[in-house]
Amino acid sequence: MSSAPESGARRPHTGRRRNEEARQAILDAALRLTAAAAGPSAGGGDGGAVSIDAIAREARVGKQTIYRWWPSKSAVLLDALASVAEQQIPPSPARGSLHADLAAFLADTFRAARREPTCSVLHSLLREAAQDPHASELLRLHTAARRAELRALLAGHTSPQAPGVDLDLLVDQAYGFFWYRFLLGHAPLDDAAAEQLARSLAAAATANLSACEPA
Amino acid sequence: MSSAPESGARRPHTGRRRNEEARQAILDAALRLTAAAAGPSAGGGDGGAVSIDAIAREARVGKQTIYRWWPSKSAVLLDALASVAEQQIPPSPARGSLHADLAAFLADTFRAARREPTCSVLHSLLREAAQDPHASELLRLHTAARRAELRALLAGHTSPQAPGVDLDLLVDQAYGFFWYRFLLGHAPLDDAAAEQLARSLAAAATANLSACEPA
Amino acid sequence: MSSAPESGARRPHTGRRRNEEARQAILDAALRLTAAAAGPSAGGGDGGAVSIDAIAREARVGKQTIYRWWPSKSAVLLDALASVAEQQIPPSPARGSLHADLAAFLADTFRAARREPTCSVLHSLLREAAQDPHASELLRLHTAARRAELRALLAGHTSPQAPGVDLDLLVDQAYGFFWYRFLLGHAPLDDAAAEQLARSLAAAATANLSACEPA
Amino acid sequence: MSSAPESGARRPHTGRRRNEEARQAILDAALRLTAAAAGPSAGGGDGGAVSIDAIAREARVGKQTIYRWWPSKSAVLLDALASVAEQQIPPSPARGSLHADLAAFLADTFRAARREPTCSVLHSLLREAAQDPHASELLRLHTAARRAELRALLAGHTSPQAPGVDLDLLVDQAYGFFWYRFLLGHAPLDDAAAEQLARSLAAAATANLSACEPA
DNA sequence: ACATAATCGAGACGGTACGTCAGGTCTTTTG
DNA sequence: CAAAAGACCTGACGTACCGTCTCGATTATGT
Repeated sequence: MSSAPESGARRPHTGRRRNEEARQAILDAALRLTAAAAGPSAGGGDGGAVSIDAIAREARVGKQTIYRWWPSKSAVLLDALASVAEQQIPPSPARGSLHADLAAFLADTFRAARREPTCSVLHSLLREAAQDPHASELLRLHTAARRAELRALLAGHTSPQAPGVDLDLLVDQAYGFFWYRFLLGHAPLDDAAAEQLARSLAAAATANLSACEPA
Repeated sequence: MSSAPESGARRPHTGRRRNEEARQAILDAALRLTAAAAGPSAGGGDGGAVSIDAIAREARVGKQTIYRWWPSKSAVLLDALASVAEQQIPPSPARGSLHADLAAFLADTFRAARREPTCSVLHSLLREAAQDPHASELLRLHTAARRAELRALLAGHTSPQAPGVDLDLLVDQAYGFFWYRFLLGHAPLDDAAAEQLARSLAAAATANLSACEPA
Repeated sequence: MSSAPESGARRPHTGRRRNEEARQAILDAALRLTAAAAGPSAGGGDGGAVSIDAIAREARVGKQTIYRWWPSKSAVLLDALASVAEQQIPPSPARGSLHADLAAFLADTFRAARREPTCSVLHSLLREAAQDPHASELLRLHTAARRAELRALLAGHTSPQAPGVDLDLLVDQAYGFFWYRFLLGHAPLDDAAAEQLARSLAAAATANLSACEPA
Repeated sequence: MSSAPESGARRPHTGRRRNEEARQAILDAALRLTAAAAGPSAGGGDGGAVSIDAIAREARVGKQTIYRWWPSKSAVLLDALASVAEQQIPPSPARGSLHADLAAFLADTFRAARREPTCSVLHSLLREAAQDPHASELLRLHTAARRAELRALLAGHTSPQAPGVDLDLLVDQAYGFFWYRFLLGHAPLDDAAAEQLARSLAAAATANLSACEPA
């Protein structure tokens, strides 16, 4: 219809553009429904999984508009989580003893997981991840950044290439502990737990590179 | 119609008894289908959740016969898992250093989770647990025994009521690590990992009761 | 083995005898449930078919006790109906004009069908008959007696072997009319209807043997 | 989100239209299954009621597609019957003596009921009507047209407002007779029966308005 | 008295069908 | 074109009955 604005580029775009309102409405609806489903009962969620139909209805949007932009339900939830998470990037300044930095980092993480709607969305996401390996992959990618952050924190405090130290092991201990308690809810994820876990991990890290290697 | 039996005495049992063959057939079918669904793709599973219909079909059993005896799909899977697990009770004699005992225990646990059909059923179970809080509760109950075992092992090696030691924290670190890697599959759960984790936990346990308590 | 008491007859009887209480309880329960299901809404019934399970439960009786004595649900209902009907045998003395006798017979029949629990059971029975050809056969047998009665009444009033008269046709007109209105309920089955039908049939019967046969 | 279209104006229609092929496939499948179930045994039907599941399977259609458009199984059958019936509208020209017109009308009706698949569908429909009052209502509506036709035929031949004539009674006699024999199958519904019934009804109609009113 | 035999209430069994719900795809109309 | 609406097929869900098959307990008869 008009002169191509760029050189050899493809026809830049024809037809109606993506409706940003719709995108936001979908993510909002996903958050709202997830929160409504998981929220009321404090730590558990009632298992009433959020359905695509419900999201479409709630967002006043056609189902196809969802499937056009996201490959699966999990992707929508993950996106919704991301849109929430990016508002609360913990600074993690990291300056102090290993134990102190660790405690700060963990307390931050735990605190975020206690806030709504993060908590609900996290639960829903886990639900999806358990079902759908694709969702699991997405979740893995999404948490990779935080894992790397923790790993860097640990690396900055341990002597470089200490023989017996396996940073990934420590990271998995930390995040494993977190997810385990988060999922089961049998014990709190409060600041005291963060402090204790930090102390334990710090002990392991220091012990590993010095004494506890008898053989 | 007849002489009233007795005051509060319950009728001992009337009617046809439970068919043990059907019970086994159902559990077997559950295992078989779970393994078939999750097995082919090595560590992931294809998400094709096992349905009650499929179990009934595979076991040549009426659906009602399943619903009569188990309240949910998760309960069936859990039972199936138990029926597998009880054949491979690790002795865990526990005689040696904390580090050695811990390593043995963890290696046992990791090994069991690598075997089929345990691995598949565990994945399916986790899937269910993430969806259904009731399933989650069942799973919690079922794993409580193993947790208690590990806790006892730790308790036997640490000085009684050491001030800074929180056994539950250590247990959650161990099992958190285990489930985290099991679920995500981003790193192996082999004997080396068990050894490393044991060393780390042992260090944390010993450190806790002596040095790392400055304040 | 022993002296045969009768000629070729089987061993007379050994073992526990049939429990008359149970039999009555079953028939009563059938009536009660049928009435409860069909009764509340005046002429229709709500379609909640009576189940064997329900009858057994209501009668405090094992299902097998029903199946031991009746081949099908319809047979039970038919028996229940019979047990009700035999208390209200209309004498049908038959002495008067064809029209008068017919009107009395039809009024009797209609009246019985209006009474509970006969009405409800009749509806349930019809339901069964429509579904199950076996039930249909049973119902046919059961109504044969009444049909024969009506046929005899007609035969007693028409000249023997009148050329153009088909008694079966008249009987089917009468009972067809009855069942049609009973089933559809679009028009009443009251005494006036009986009177009118009697007049119509009488006219047809008399006309047939005299005038209306032109060709 | 957008300009409200209009006050009370209905949105004309958006979204995918009803698939006419599916509709036909469902009706055809219903006819085919009904015929297969009721046909082989000549006049009875074997009672193997047609199930919604079977129709959906046979029509290669989701069950929901049936439930979306019809409220009940009976409605489907009724629709199927209607689609068959409308191909064979008997003209019923009606010119001649009462007896002749009546005989023609009845013979037409009887003949239609002997043809497949009408016969089978009619049986199935009756089955449903006996069970489900809703189906009964549908059937009543559906047969109302034919009843009205017969009534008009009768009205055209009797003196207007003859004192003793009740047209509805005659109509019910005719259709009662028809359904009674159709359902029970104890006697034929052939042309001879139509002729005899016509003669009988004609006699009743004429007798009613002149002589047979003694009192 | 004791074996034999048939009944009883109870209830588990393999099945079929029900009516609903969700998933993911396809098809129209409107902007 | 995209978006909203919504029909489509698939398949699992949990429930209701069906008619059959055990169970232990209870009666009656025949020896």
